Amino acid sequence: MPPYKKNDRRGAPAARGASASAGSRSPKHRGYRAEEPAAGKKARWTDEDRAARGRATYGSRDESGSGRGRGERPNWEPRGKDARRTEREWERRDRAGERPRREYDRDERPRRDGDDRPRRSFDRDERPRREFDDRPRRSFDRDERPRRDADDRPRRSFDRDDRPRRQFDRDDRPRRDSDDRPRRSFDRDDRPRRSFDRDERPRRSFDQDERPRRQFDRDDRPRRDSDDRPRRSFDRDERPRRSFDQDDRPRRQFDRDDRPRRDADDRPRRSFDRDERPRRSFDQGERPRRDSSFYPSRDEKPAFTPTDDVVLERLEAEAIEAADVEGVTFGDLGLGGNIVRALAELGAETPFPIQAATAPDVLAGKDVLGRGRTGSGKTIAFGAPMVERLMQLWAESGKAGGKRQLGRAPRALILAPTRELALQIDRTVQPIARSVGLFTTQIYGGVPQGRQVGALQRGVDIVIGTPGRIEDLVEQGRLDLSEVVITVLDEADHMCDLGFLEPVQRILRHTADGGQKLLFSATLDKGVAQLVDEFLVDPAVHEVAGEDQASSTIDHRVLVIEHRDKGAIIEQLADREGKTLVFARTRAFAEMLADQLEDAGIPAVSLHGDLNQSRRTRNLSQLTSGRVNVLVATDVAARGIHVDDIDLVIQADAPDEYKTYLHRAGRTGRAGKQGTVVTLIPRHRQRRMNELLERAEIEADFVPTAPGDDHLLTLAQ
DNA sequence: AAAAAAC
Repeated sequence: MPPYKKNDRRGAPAARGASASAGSRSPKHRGYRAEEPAAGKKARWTDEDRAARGRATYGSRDESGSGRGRGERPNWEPRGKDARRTEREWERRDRAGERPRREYDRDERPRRDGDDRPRRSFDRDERPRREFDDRPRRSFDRDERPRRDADDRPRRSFDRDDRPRRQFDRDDRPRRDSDDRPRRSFDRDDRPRRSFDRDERPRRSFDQDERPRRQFDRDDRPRRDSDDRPRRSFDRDERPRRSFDQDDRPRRQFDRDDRPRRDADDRPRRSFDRDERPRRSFDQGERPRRDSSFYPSRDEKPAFTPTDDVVLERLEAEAIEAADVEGVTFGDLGLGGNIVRALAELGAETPFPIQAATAPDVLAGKDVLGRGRTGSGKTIAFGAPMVERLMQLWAESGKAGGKRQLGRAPRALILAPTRELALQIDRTVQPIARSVGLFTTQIYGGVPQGRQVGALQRGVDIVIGTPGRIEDLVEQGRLDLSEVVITVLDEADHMCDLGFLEPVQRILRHTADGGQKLLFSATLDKGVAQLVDEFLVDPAVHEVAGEDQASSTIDHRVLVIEHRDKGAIIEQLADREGKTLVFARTRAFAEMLADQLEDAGIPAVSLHGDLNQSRRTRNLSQLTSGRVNVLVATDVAARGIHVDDIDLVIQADAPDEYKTYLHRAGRTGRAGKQGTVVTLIPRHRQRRMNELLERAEIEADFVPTAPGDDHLLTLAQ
């Protein structure tokens, strides 16, 4: 454990002003040596020092209050292979019961030797049970890791993975999903690839354009939209589709017969209310109980006007079709020359359907709900028109444009569920904003806030970030959202999940009254009703016709296995040339799997919330750059993350929700390329898996599998 | 139950 020696280089406690015991001198006087007694030799760390430093270093969530602020990573952190190796070593110990707290990046963890950290009594040394130490990693056998959890360590989470069965219990509860999850969601990635490769430049991302058409090809899907919907309308002028606001322009065009109700009837699927979704019909058949928890309105919201309810229940979108966009340019949509050029540099020469559909309404200042499957260009769909709209508002206000006024408050905000996604969005939006002289900045946690605050003080126009840090800075008085007139919620349905909804609501309440709201997601559904009710006015709802699984380039396979074979099977599947993304349900299991793969000679890195931000970023970039071909992640990587050429997604643990399945699967099969999704399940989970697939409208073969089976080799190819 | 998201 290299960290030990290196820690010694970090300076004496007193010198760092971290010691409370010294109390003899000002922390500011670094060189001041009042008490010579201890000066003879290098000052030693006291438990308090270490504890304080540990907290500061990790920025762990548990020890709030102290050590906040610095949190910069030590520069002695191992790199590359060594880092991975070191990481695994520490991880092994952690599993043996010694780990201080969950931060996986052991690099920063001050050694956890028992000495330093008094608290975790478990110091492995004493721990009897550590027996595991010997076989920590084989993790697969959940059996072994018994009691240690018991102790205090919450994280030992590992267990859960292994002990699948327990979960089981809940599995049976299929119903809930039904309700919540509406549509087939194609979603997941809305954002074109551009993203993740931070390294490379954002722009190209747009390459999506190149694969835009595919999506469109949905022509095949005759069903819904086409018929009922006026789609062709492309002339936004008349645009029938946005219709959503029935109030305003409902009747017109649509009037045709179908419109009001038709949604429900004709185009079942896209409807946001899953309840009505026809296809899954099976499900509901069986479970009539659909909770309808998502129907805020009718039941528990008296304040709601019937009209609003109608909107939410339908959440029926106007589906635009590929043919509607033919010949349409970004300029036709109302975007200015600079922005059009910036888009071209990003690789977006012509608008994708979702972009063409939402841009006019965004520019018109309307609230918009947009649904488009992975890679359909959602980021540009809200990013480009948002920038154009900001310029227009600025011009209308009569203020001088183009000048960066020191300390001016941001006028636009984009919220994302994960830091990686926020970074990815910024890579696309920043060049567009800069093309017209606007500035963006990222505001997310896990990194020192200094730079972020500095950027805000210099003045930015668009803030892109995650809820936690944004709310934190608002409370600190360092971020003023009162002038935010355009707010975007990416992965909006997810932002309405428990844990996210309230912070998001509080943040939205800080923005300007009456500000424009744009909600996007591949799986946008009624789950957003609460936000729609409180913050949106007569939203226009858009989606792209033909985006169904049948038109997908992803092959789905379910392997029915013995739980004990899970590790071996994953090894065989991941032992391949192409990029492979493995999803695990918990952070611990993800870490364990990466460890196991590495031990098996298959270079692998992990991505989950127990890693510090720099490691998260580094591990993801290792997959992006191709330095490693296997990434084992939790659902932190399920939505939005774009990595080119992932051709195999392995779900080590089946997801509970069909939406999660769709988002995870959407990491592959991008840009029209072929992709394969393999889900491992124990026999008793077949029925539940079937229901989930039905909801997702995915067809997949169930194949009994044991380690060494030929089809594993085929899948790995 | 888990994961994500602030210090």
